[in-house]
Amino acid sequence: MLNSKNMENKEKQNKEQQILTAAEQEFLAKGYDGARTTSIAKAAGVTHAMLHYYFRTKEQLFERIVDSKFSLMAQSMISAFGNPNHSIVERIRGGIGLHFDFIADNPQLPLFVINEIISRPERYDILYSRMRGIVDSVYANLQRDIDLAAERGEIERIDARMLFISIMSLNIFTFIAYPFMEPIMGELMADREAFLEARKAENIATIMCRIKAKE
Amino acid sequence: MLNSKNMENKEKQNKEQQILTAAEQEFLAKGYDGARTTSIAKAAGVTHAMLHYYFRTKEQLFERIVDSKFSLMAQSMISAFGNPNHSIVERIRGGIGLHFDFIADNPQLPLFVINEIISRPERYDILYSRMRGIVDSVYANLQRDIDLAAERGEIERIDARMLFISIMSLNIFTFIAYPFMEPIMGELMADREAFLEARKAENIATIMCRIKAKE
DNA sequence: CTTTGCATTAACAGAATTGTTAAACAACTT
DNA sequence: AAGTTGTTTAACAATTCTGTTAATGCAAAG
Repeated sequence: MLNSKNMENKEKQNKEQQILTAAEQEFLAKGYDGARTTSIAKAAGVTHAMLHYYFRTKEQLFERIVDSKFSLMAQSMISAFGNPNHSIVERIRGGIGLHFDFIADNPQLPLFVINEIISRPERYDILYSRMRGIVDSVYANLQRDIDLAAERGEIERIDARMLFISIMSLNIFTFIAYPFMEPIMGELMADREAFLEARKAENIATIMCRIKAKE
Repeated sequence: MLNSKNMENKEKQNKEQQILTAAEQEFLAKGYDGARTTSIAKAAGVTHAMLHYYFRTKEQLFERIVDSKFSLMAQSMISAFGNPNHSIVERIRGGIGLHFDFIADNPQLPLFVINEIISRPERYDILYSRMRGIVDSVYANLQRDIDLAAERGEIERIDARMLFISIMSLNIFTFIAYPFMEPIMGELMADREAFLEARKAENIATIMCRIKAKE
């Protein structure tokens, strides 16, 4: 009896999960307005009534996706602050690499999050207030390390928030603008893997230069 | 009679223009899928039948907007290559500034263009082939100047395309991610004008560092 | 003054899309 | 076997949105 209940739950989780997976694809690729519940259901291999049975409305299904994606995005941003136990230069270099790799694994994520925040800013007020505390403390910690290293003459003194924006810019734009840049970049972007490796190195080099760290 | 014909044309152009202006706002803010022809007509102060009378379909109206916006985007990108008559350092510094100011005047432009290209890549094949020639030659010209200056020891040798991507990243991301960054950046972004000035300076400093130019 | 041609409106039509419901079904319990 | 519970389906309902059409208005030209 436990067995059969489990089976049932697994089956249910399967369908629910299939819908969630299909919804994730559709919403990430087309956004809320462009997504169609019927094509999500079709991609998941269920009738569209099932989608409503499990998730009630398109809105609620979307919220499930959006919440998980926003968490992922926050997580990736935290990773960009690097490991506080390393030296400041290694910390920043490592942070850039971690963040770049994270975005490379989730290339649709930033644009999705940005578009959603722009079209419905209200929803994120709560999320922001939660996130802000974390970011503020990690940032203050980074700023302190930067100031200390600057006093020792190891690096240039710089505003940690500005540095953070620069890192986000360099790492994220590469993926947001990929389809935009690719046709006008010739062979440089022909081999995606090779280009991404070169681009990551370039971003690290650029930020290392900016803080006047020796390579 | 000429007078009255002119009046008529002006009147007509007024309505057409009002629709175009309203459509531009709506499409830039919400994208093709999110935009509603009825709300464009309402914002323009005409019945929605008039919108169809002048532009036939939503698609055709959208194409008018998209074409003009894509031209603007191309123009802004060309401006980032700077003035070839200046020294290489001044050329790049000036190019970044021009491009930044251009985007600051059209902050919704990049995201609109990127979203549109992602959701309908086909349409841009022709536009790309036209643009690619121009970009290629301007890029080759820049690369030559960089190589010459590098041989003279004035700057670091660097791939002009990589440099271009970095400039685009730093300048464009600031505006794409503005609503995303603003809540977690505290006072730094409180005064928009002041922040944009500081950000422009930061982007220039970052690129100048990268090419090892003395400030 | 009537005709001609474009502009304008209101009402309508069609399609797509989201959401609901009632009935059938399947598995398990008693 | 009858009942219970949650799942699934097919058909339907309602709305929203795009696009059309037929009638009306209106100014200029003959």
